[in-house]
Amino acid sequence: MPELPEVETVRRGLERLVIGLKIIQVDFDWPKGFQAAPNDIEQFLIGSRIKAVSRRAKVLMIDLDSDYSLVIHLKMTGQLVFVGAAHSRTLSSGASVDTGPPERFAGGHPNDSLTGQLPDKSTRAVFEFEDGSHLFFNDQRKFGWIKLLPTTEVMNIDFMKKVGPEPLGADFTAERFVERFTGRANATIKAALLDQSVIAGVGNIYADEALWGALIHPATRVKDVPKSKLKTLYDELRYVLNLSIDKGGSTDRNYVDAEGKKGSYLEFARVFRREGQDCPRCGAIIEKIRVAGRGTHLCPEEQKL
DNA sequence: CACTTGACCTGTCCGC
DNA sequence: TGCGGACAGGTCAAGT
Repeated sequence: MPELPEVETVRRGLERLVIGLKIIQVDFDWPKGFQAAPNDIEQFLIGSRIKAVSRRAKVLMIDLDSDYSLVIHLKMTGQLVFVGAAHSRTLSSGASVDTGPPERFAGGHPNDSLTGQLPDKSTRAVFEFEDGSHLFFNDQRKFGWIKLLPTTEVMNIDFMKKVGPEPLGADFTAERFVERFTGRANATIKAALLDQSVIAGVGNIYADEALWGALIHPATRVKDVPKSKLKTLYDELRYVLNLSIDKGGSTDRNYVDAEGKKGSYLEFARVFRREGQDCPRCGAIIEKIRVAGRGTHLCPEEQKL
């Protein structure tokens, strides 16, 4: 999925595009992907206006003036793409280009007749606004979800109760970062970084990139990483997350922002998806191995166990 | 509890 | 060109 920088990029786009818009209709066909009591949809979603868009870890929250919120997780292949009523209806990146709208969403959507447009066969939900614009929730693999909840309940869902601190938070110091690994001595450092209850928002791309920056082999046990190296890892992690936000995130295959645009971080990536290429620091050939059940990229000369 | 593995899905790519 | 298997950015539940 979208990791922290991608979700943050989507959040910023939505904040610019949908605040104040009034929802007049919602259409969805994947019950697991859209969880809401039927009465809540009629009472608290339809007719409400969007008040704010926030993010916690990799979860987006769209707050409504009905005091309900849409809580959204994009997981691996989710997209939230806004298509305005007045301007071009073409997705600028060409992402999600597909075979045209499925039957279930047929019925006069303004994009229906155009190619490379939404809805497409990955579309799981469509929100329609009063001004004729639309927000599409697309998710090829159907891992993602949207929940409609009272705003006061959002922080009570299981994920929110256990998720760790935001790595880019103003009060998140190197010391706090080091403390977060307490009790995880026997886990590999990569598994610990990916564990959302340790640190929020880190996924496979930025774990590999940060570990390369800190010269740590991803399979190193936490107890074998010196505190000084953990502090370096803290710096490297914040560096790659900030850089990626600056570049609009990473697009490997599916990810696009709220306007359908790809992110360019992978042009700047040092190891992720660069197996077989030269390490930009030492020239050794980047390897791809498996750690914590995930594809893992590293420099075999500089990141040793 | 800490830690690992399989499951959830669809699509694509790679080797035979 | 077809087919099986591995793999893909995330998280849970269930296992050891």
